[in-house]
Amino acid sequence: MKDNYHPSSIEPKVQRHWEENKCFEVSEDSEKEKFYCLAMFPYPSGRLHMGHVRNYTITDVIARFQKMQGKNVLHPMGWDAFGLPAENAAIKNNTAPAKWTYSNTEYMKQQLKALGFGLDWSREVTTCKPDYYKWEQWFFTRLYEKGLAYKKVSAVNWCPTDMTVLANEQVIDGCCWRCDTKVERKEIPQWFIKITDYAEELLDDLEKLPHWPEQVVTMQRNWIGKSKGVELTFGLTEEVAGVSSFDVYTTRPDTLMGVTYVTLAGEHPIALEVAKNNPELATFIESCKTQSVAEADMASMEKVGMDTGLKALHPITGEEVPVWVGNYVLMGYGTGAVMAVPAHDQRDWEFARKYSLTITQVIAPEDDAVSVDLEEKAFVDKGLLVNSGEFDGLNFDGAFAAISQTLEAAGKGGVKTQYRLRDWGVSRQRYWGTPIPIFNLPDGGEIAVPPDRLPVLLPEDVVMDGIHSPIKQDQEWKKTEFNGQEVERETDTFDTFMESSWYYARFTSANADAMLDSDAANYWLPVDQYVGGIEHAILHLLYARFFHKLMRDEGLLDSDEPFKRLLCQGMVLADSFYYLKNGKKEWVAPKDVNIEKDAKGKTIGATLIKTGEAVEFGGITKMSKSKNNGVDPESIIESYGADTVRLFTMFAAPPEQTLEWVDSGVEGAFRFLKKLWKTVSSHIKVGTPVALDTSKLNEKHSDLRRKTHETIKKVSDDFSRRQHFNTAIAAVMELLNEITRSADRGTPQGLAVEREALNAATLLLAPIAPHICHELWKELSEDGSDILDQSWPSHDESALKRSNMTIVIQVNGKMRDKLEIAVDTDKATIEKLALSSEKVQKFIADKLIRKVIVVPGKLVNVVAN
RNA sequence: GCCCGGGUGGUGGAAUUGGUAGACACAGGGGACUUAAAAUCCCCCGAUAGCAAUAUCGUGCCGGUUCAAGUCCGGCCCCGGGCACCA
Repeated sequence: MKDNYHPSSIEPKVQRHWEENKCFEVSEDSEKEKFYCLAMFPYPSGRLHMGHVRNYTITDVIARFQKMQGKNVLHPMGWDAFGLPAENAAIKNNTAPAKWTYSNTEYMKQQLKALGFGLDWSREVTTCKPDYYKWEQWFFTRLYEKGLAYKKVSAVNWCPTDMTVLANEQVIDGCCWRCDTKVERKEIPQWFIKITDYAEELLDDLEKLPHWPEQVVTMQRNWIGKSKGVELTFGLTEEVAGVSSFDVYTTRPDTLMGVTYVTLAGEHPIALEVAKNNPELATFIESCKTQSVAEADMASMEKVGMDTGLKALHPITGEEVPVWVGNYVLMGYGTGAVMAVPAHDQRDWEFARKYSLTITQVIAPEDDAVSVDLEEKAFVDKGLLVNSGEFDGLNFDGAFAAISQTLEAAGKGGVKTQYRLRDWGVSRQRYWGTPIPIFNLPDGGEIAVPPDRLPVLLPEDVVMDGIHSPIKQDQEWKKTEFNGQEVERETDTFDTFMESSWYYARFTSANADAMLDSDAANYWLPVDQYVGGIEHAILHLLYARFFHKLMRDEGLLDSDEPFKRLLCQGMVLADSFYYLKNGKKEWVAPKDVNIEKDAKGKTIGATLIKTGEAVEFGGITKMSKSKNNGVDPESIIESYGADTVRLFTMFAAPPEQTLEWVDSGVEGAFRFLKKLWKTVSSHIKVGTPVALDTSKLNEKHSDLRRKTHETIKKVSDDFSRRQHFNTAIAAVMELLNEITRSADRGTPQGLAVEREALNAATLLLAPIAPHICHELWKELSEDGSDILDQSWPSHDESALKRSNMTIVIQVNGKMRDKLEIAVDTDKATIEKLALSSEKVQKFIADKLIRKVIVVPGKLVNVVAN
């Protein structure tokens, strides 16, 4: 064994050993308990970034830990290969999206291997390949047959210059990112999947996910947004567009008597009809179109409106209220009309103040201490009804019941449960995605592409013009026939969330000539541990849960939920620096910056290494190209090895928190591995130890042995229950410190105790730093066994026993003394010892003892005044 | 704007069920070894006062509950994630 640690010579060797022996290729084995460990698969953007490294290190550590628990562990990897960036990169590099994507996957695969991740590459899935998207197309046609997929008109961002649809990301300050033209909202027919049919189940089944982070469950619950309210009908004083009434929905029917106007969406049929003879209104409706379709923009934009001149009839009083059109009401959500109660809704209040509309208070606070000032703001709390005629004095629940009953009796409404969740629009007007498997008929109808005509292949050898989708431009590609009839292929492609909604299931039967092999799927699913970024807390995870239920109902698998346990990892951040050039920030890479510190180690400034020029600190921010503060994993692996990178990423923070990349911290991780290597190599040189005999240990031996078993206990709990790997690593560091401090190599039992400690440290660290531990184990194991085949160590309860313990003595909650006492000391004696402590006496001398609280094994608190 | 998180030394973090605030590291300071440097090893390291023992203060801010609050409750400030076509 070499004296010093050289990762560059051991890591490739160990990786080759794993690859040649197919150590991570697994198959279904009913004899063994399975464990499916999955990381969110990467978008192949070119090179791995630190976020990927962190994500896959976490799953690799968990997968290797579970393998040591004796489980049959599936840990696969693939590529979320369709998406917008490929189109942009292809244009920039004058290539085709497919070519760019495939070369990226190849490069990133080598990077993943260099990091030593134990992945089953025989199951690699690439979503842009026909053998994957064929089944997605097939599945969509099944949904179509079942009536779960349908077409409807829906809004998109439209650039009138480029005559193309833009993604939200491509709209910068309301303008096209290419030509800066003001973007419009345009209604076009698109495909939707009925996720709302599953809203109730998606909500209820959140109960079945006790091992998901509470915050994700809450976010999903709020996103689905089940509400109990009342749908009611307002009549019109005259018939418009063939109707004499319209519906609204409210969750606050108790405020119904405070309605002073109603607001329609610009696209509402009534509004459009009025606009025909009202040019001013038509102009207003037209102006509503030049606004973003993003909800965040909708919520923060200025609310504007215009009176239509129409009057609506209040469903209970019959009173006339004005009908307005507002830019904040959308036709696509709900009924496209809302009732306004400015006294009790802040948005309505602001709107009413702006346009001098009536504000009528109908709710009064139940608590007299609460004051209402409608000159200042709306009163939005629930309370008791006033100015509401027969309903006066009722509280929220009473009013809800009474008003909904009155409406129902009059045939003007009733209680309705509603969801905030909207159906999933899956059409994209872009090229690099799965073609939607539909034949459009000349007369306007459509036919789902039959199974024998699947897949609808996406041509890969294309030229991008920078604006339009090549398949939309290619008249030949569109043309085809069906049953002797000329039809057109659909040129829209699927939302890429479609691919990422079922890849986890495809991994169970990646090479099957069917969407899934049900036996394999039912063996491996659900995923036992899923790990990915918190940014996917709602959309991806909700769509995947939905798809799982759709696949279940198609008879492809048995379970109800795809992911049993979820871990959301935080982002990777780094320092950022810039200097001003012509008033613009020029970001410089942290590695090019020299940081100046004062005598206490506090940062006082920074300069550019090359020129000595002063640079400004731009804060600790997410690693990104724009801030030029990304750290390339590859260069760190070259300098320190994969084990150091893995160790540092797991040590710097618990997985769900943000991680700050600090080069000196990496240095520290490397130092620890060097120290571990040196300790083992010098230990091995002393010779093979005798068998451990616990009856022959002196106090020093027992202390180290206790530390060993305490560490095993703590690390096991950190790995399995807590999933906090940083404290697990800290515990192993403490153990190694203890070994180097107190090892006794001069006696046979001393050496045996040290061997036990080093064996434990190596096994406990094996999931995190697998290469070095592979090598160390070859030396420590005596039989030359592979550490991959080793079981996770278990602690010896008898080794943990102590005869003494320290208890803390407080006076009025402040620590004043510590006592070393025998563990079996009784409560009365502890109390007596505490009170007789000199330091305690000093603080209670002139005081009266009111109470003495004894917490067994921990502390005594003397309450005196 | 709405929903969900977070805020602890010079820095990353620890304190797991309300019970010793700062484990383990990084940075910094001092020392040993060395012709020297690197590497390694040892010691110190929240603030203030003090030679020291020690005392007081201290977990974003304000208030509350409790024998005891980083942890629980109420109100605020700041930072981050998501908001349905970025993935």
